[in-house]
Amino acid sequence: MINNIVRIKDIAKKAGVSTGTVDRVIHDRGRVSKKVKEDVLKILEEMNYEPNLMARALGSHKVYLLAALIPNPLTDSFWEAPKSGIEKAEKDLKQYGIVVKQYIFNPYDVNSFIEKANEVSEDNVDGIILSPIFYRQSLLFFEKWKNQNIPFVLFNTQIAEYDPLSYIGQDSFQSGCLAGKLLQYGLPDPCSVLIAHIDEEISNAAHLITKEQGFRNYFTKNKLDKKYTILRIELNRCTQKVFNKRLDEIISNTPDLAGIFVTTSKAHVIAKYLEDKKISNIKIIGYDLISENIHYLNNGSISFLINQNPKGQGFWGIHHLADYLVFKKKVPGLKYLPLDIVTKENLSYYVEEGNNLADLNVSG
Amino acid sequence: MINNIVRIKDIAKKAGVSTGTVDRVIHDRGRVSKKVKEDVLKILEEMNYEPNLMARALGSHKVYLLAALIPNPLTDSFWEAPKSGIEKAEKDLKQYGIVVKQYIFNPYDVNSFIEKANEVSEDNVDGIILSPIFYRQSLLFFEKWKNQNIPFVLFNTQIAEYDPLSYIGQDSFQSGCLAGKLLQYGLPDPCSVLIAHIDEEISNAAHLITKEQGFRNYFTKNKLDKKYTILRIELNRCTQKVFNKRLDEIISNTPDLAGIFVTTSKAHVIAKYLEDKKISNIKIIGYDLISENIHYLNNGSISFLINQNPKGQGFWGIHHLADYLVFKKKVPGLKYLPLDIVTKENLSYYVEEGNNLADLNVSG
DNA sequence: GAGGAAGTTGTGCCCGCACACAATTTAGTA
DNA sequence: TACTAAATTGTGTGCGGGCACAACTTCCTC
Repeated sequence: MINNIVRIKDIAKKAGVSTGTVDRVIHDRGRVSKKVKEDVLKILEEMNYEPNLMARALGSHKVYLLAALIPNPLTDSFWEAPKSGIEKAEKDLKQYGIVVKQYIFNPYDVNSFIEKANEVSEDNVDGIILSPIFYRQSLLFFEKWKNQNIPFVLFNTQIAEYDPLSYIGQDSFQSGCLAGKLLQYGLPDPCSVLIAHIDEEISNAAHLITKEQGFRNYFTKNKLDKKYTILRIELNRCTQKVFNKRLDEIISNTPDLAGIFVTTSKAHVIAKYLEDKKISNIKIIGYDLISENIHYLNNGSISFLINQNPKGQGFWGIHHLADYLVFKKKVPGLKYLPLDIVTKENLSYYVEEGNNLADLNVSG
Repeated sequence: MINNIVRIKDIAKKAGVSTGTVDRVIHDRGRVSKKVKEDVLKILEEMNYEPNLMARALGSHKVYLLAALIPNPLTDSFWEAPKSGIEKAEKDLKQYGIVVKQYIFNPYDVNSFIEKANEVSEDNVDGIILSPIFYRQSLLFFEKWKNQNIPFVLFNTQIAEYDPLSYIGQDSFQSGCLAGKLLQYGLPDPCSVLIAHIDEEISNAAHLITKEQGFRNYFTKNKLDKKYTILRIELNRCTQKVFNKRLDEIISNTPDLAGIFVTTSKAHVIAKYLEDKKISNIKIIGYDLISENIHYLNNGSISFLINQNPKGQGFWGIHHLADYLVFKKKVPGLKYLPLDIVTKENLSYYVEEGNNLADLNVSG
């Protein structure tokens, strides 16, 4: 009770028992008579005891091995950010006994995912973070981990079944609305806008649809659907040739096309196309601060990028696992990260190396 | 060295001395022979020893009393946010012995500031955080604190003299550029835009000028200065009547006025004016997520608000002091917080109560 | 009523570090 | 050489909590 901090010792003294007994009550380890337990519990409540996390961590050198089952950043640079967020969190939590082992799979190869997920299951880890980009295969492992009683956290891709410890990511619908706002705000006059789904991972389908719905919702809700024509195109996994051809069609058929909303991180592909064709009067909104996109953001081809804070996703995922395992705190089942609007003029705050480690949110 | 963590004991063993000696070297407490000191220092380096902060904090009961010298939030709700950021940080750091005492002054009364600052000086605190909104008076105290060897951190308002431990705030120039971008992006056609300085604190003058420069810079740099006419108005500390009259003039003299950039948190005053006059074709960009502004952001009168992350300023200020005093870490002398672009569609991530505590950045 | 099992409760040590104090070595002087 | 002061180095304790183990109570059984 020195300095207003209540210790186990203080509780013990007040309850007229030993610290060991209080300890047993706190951890519900049994071997305490019902009456004493109730008393202690009451006093614990009254004095609102908060364990000293430092002392707790100091005493036990239990090592918590966490598995990070993530796609290979070399195949898609988007995955660099979650990886570095995970590494940042690992560094933070190292002194609490957190060790993270990475299991990198090829996002274009289901078998690679299965193989790595199997490794995870065998390695007897204490917790798992993953982006379940393969829906059906993920479910099998969720079942397994649930039975093994291993907590797992999802990021970037949400799968509600087999309730994970938590999901960390963005609200796709809302991000679609936001994209609608940003595009429409820059296009006050009646015109056509295009929703472009450009992806190499089939698994994102649901995401992209939700974004599209949010986007359309913005226009209908604000009674703008008569002023603007909304077109859509899917350019998933197609060759450069097909890609160009299909865009050529759209462009020539839609003389009043003034804006394109790219629902994935591939806005740079559209930007490049427009640049090659010397078209400069079409605005682009896209996602993700990958270097290709940043290039076109800086030269003005892309107006805004919505940042999904992928680094934060990895960072928070690990933190949630640590909160659950080490600190026995309650973990929010759902954490939507802010939808950051990034443009050339505020880009540096979101990417600046060395400091972007600092651009993660602190959990309350 | 268990689990890759190097302890003093490991260093001692390797150096063939006792832990006490290593401890003396680490803290440079003297009473160690030159040769041994060098040896230990080298081994410390080699094994790159990192002290266990928890164990360190656990042992010493030292209480660090920090002073928060901040304006009264009741006079201007902008100051609520830094205050709550400070309180959040205090809560986080309580277990490391950090206690924050608040000294609330009236931002419209220099004497109130001086009085409170004097109290701070007398209370023998270990560190100070303040927003030095009174330039000249602040300097006197900086001098004093410097002599007393009390570290102080500035937020929101930057004063470079007497180098503080650190400054935390935003880059005013850059935020002006950003405002320029946001306004111009929504106004593709030639028109007039107005820079409005509306303030009740004289002390902000430098800030506002810098913002204006940034704003103008956006237009000149992008060669848009022929397309747009930029007007300016100062409406500092004027009555409602004068306010209306001066705006009436501008509006009637400038039929093509299409956008207003309010350099302070008073965008809501303009929004209200336009609403009263039933003018709906003028876009507004402003600062700060105070409730009055949020109201007009939600009803569409204000297009965007730039968030200076005032909560983060308080939060980081205290954290910097703790890093310096408790953890003996190096503290960056300058920390610009991100310029968040906030609109109706992503507002919730930046204000949502209970969660906005989570919207602070984590220091690397 | 002795003996023992089961149910309770208390004690002591460790975690890594800081710091006070004890112990040892070295240097200096008579 | 003997003895002391100074310089250097080692040891022990406590911080708050976790956990193993010791110690103490009950309560039952023969």
